[in-house]
Amino acid sequence: MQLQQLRTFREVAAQLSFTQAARNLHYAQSSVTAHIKNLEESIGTPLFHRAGRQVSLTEAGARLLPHADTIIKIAETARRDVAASVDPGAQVPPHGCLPAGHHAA
Amino acid sequence: MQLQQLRTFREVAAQLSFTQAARNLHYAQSSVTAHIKNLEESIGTPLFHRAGRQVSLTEAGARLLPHADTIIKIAETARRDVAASVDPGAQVPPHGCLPAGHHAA
DNA sequence: TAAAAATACTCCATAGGTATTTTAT
DNA sequence: ATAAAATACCTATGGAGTATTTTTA
Repeated sequence: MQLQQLRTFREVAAQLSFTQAARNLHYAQSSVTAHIKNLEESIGTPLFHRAGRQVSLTEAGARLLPHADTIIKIAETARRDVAASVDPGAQVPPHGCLPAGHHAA
Repeated sequence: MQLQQLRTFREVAAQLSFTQAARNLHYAQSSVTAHIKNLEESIGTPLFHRAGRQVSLTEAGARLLPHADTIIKIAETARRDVAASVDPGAQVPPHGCLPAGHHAA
C-alpha cells in the first residue's frame, strides 16, 4: 500500500473511470491500471468491479475509500505543518511544544 | 512522501538510532539512511540532527512525527477493515456488490 | 464501431543490499 | 578503538510510458 496508489484509487473511485482518473492525475491509463492492480494485490482483494467499461466499487473498495481519503488529507496536512516550521512567514497555529530556533542549516 | 518512509521515520524517531531502527525493521542501515534522506528531500527539510552519533529530531521532525503515526495507524486500520469484508465472518456476501449509498464515511 | 480497460513490451529510476569511509566518542 | 551514520557502488525490481489487444455498450 502506497500513498500514490491511494491517491489514484481515490480518483478512480471519484470518477468511476480509469481513463478519466488518468487524465486528471496526468498519468497514462495503463499506469492507473497498474496502480490499482498493485494496490489490490497488496491488500489482497479487488477494489473495483470491471464489468466491461462499467466500473464500480467492491465492498472492499467502499471500505477502503474513507480511509484512503483520510490518509491523503493527513499527509497534506503534515506537509503544510512541517513547512510551517521552515517557512518563517507561515500563519500556523503554534503547536508550541518545541524550543524555537533549531533550523538545521 | 511514502508510507514506508514514514514507518522508517517513526522507528528512527522512537529509537533515536538509525542502526537500531534498521535492526528492528529488518533493513540494512544504509537503507534506513536512504529512507530518511529521501523523505527529507521530498519534504524539503531535515528531520533529524546528526551530531556525530547523536541523533535527535529537528522541529520539522517533531512536527511530522504525530502525523506519521496517525497515517500509519489509519493504514493499518484500513487493512483490517478491508480484510473484514473478505473474511467469511463478515456479514457480507463474498460476491455481493455494494448497494448504492450503503457506506458511511 | 467507439470507448475503455487490460496486456505486452521497453526503458530507466530507484529501492535495497554489501562494502567502505568518515566522524565523533 | 569503537560504534554509528554517510557514502560508493551494484543489482534487481517495478514504475511509467507507448502501442496493442480485448471487450462490451
